[in-house]
Amino acid sequence: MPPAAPAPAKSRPLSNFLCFAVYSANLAFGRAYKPILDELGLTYTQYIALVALAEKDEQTVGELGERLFLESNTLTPILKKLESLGFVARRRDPADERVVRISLLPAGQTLLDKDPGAILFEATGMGQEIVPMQQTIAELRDNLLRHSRGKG
Amino acid sequence: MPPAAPAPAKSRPLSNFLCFAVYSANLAFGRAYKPILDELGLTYTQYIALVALAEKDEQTVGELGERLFLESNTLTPILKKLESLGFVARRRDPADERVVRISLLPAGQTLLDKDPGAILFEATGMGQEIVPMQQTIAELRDNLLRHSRGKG
DNA sequence: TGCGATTTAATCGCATACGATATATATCAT
DNA sequence: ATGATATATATCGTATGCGATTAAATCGCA
Repeated sequence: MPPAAPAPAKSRPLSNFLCFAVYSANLAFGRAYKPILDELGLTYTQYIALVALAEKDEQTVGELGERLFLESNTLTPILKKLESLGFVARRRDPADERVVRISLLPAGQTLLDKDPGAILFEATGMGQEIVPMQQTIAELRDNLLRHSRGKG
Repeated sequence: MPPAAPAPAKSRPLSNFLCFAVYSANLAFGRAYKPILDELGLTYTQYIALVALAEKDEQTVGELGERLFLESNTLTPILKKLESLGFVARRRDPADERVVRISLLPAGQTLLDKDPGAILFEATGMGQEIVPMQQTIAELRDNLLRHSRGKG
């Protein structure tokens, strides 16, 4: 038998990339939320920002960014949109005019009280595993960010 | 003691949203890959597309989209960019001129053979848990997409 | 055979992410 | 007090995602 041409070394498949699992799961969540949020006139990121705003009143853009792992370049347009929709109020802090503080308006709190994402619990198919899964993925995130900070 | 004003019902915190864990972990992966991919002149999505292209030769845009959970509106500009960088070739299928087939060029295979993402294994801090984690997150993704397909 | 329906990519518009920069305000050192 | 420095937010340009539409090619079926 003639020597076979060297098979092109198969590189690592997508299924072995944790980053791709996370990437594609994120796309999947966005699509699952889409019909729910369309009803409410919100995008996925806008909704997540509202959830973060409910955790503490009168957060600054910077504080909100720490919660969401985003910066003002991304948040400012989103917060302006949420303001125009009547879900939040933005105002300069009189004690430090550099700072903008965001407050959740009643319409925003009302929307969150309905917990529109809850109906996706079943769609995850994860049952009670959902809690440890959140924790493990959050840990992964924190590990990666710590690594990046180290070299940043 | 006068009756306390009803405490505003705390809505579900960000830490209990699996979607936020996934969302933020995805951002974290992008940031961890950034310095590595900057060296190679690639973006995160371009890199993932290359990995997917290595799995099968001469894939169509549609096939690649099924692997990546993306469509031609997102892929076409990315593939054109990878072509301009010399990592892939794009050509119409002579047997069906609607179809565009993508082939990985030697420069692309060489890049993948170096597995530039491998040095992030340690940064995940997940040790051998990384394999079951990939599987669980992929399962989550598939469950969510099945749900969305059901109502799409 | 021919023509409407289907399929595949590509294009367009909008909303994120994010690096780089700009702007306004506050702080600090003298 | 004042100028240099630092900080907080906003703006700008580029690269995704994605719904909607378009353009080209193929298919199906009378």
